[in-house]
Amino acid sequence: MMILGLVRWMQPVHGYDVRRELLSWSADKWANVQPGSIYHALRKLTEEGLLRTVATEQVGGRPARTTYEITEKGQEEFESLLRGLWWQLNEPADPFAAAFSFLPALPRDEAAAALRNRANLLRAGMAWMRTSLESDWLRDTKPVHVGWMFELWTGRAEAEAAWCDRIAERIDSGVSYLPAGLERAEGWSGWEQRLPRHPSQSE
Amino acid sequence: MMILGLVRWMQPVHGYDVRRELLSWSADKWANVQPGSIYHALRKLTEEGLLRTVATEQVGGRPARTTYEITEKGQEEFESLLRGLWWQLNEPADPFAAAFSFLPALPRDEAAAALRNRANLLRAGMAWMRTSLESDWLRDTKPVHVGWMFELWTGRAEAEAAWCDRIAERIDSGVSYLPAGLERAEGWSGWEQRLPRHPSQSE
DNA sequence: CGCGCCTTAGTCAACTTTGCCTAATACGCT
DNA sequence: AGCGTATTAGGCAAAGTTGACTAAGGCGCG
Repeated sequence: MMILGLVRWMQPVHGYDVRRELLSWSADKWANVQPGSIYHALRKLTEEGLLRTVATEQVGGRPARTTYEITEKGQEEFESLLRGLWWQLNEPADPFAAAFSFLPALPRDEAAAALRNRANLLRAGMAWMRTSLESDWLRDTKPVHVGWMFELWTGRAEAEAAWCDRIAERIDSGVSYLPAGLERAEGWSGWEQRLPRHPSQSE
Repeated sequence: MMILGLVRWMQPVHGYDVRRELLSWSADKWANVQPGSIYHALRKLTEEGLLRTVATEQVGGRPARTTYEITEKGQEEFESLLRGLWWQLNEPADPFAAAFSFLPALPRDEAAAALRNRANLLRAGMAWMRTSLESDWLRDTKPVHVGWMFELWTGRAEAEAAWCDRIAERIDSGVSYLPAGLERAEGWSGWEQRLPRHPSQSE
């Protein structure tokens, strides 16, 4: 619920403003806030007493827009929420990790190829971020910590790309997936069942 | 919906088995699957024709347990889902990134301290993973790619910890958060409003 | 002027997710 | 044997999330 934080520094705002700001940050990507959830969140926060409605003006025959601002209680809640996120470590759920745990379900050559492809995608993303870091637009209109966030993302991506290449190498080398103790022991028989190579995945 | 994948390699299974397996991987942490959603997912997948119920036995006076297995269609769906996750890049939403974008709302010294604390937490997590990598339990009972996943996580954590220290340094150095173009120009006036330092955050 | 398209605000129903609950049986302990 | 706790299996209502939809006004343009 970082909607609260946005209202805090844009107040007084109405829902549509928040939505535009979020989309301009493309925050639907890296935060988990889709435009549809904004209004629900605003109403929810209001009835919890963290926000308060300031006015409800009607401009033309358009839908009436209600303007919100933060309450004292909302301030406190925001502080504690923000501090929680800064001081505690809560790693996000990574869908690729879930997929990777099914590694034995893919043919070895496809897995290696996909990992190398992933490394390329990551490096492409890094290159894109580096060029925007040098663009005037970002330097002149965005606070510097936006660039710092890009640095974090490129750093992580670099580490991950290196890992992809390393793992792809290992898979190509033909090492067994089985635990070290039991090279061909019992219990893992039907496990390495794999899918047929998919023909159209050449890219 | 990686429930499907689990059913695929554990079949035939009933819901509770899936749940235990997920919890034993502590997959509620790094995948987005809480125990409560399993049964709903199983029913949903069944009515989509991706799973089929095999039997519904009753052991004692306990709730009847229904056993599922995957259908042909489910196989195909799983393949395409899995391939999508392997070949495409979809970075997960990171709650810390959201919090970091509110950097100017924290006093400088607290922000720097929190970042250094975060670096420590990350390094502690890395140390823990490294010791489990060397433990016999993991080496002897888990497939090797579980260890590979740990390597990915430690790699990312290392990159992030280094970033935290670097940024903490910059914040301490007192650089301005404002865009490079307009050191004290218009429009950013009330922006750097900050919270009071929280006393109990000494740790 | 007429017409199509975009922007503005916000609603809505469908779909998911979630934590908590039930209820019976097994198990360990004194 | 008696009793408290853990395990087994799954249900459920509340809460959250989502993308698609509405509907009016403005704007460009031939």
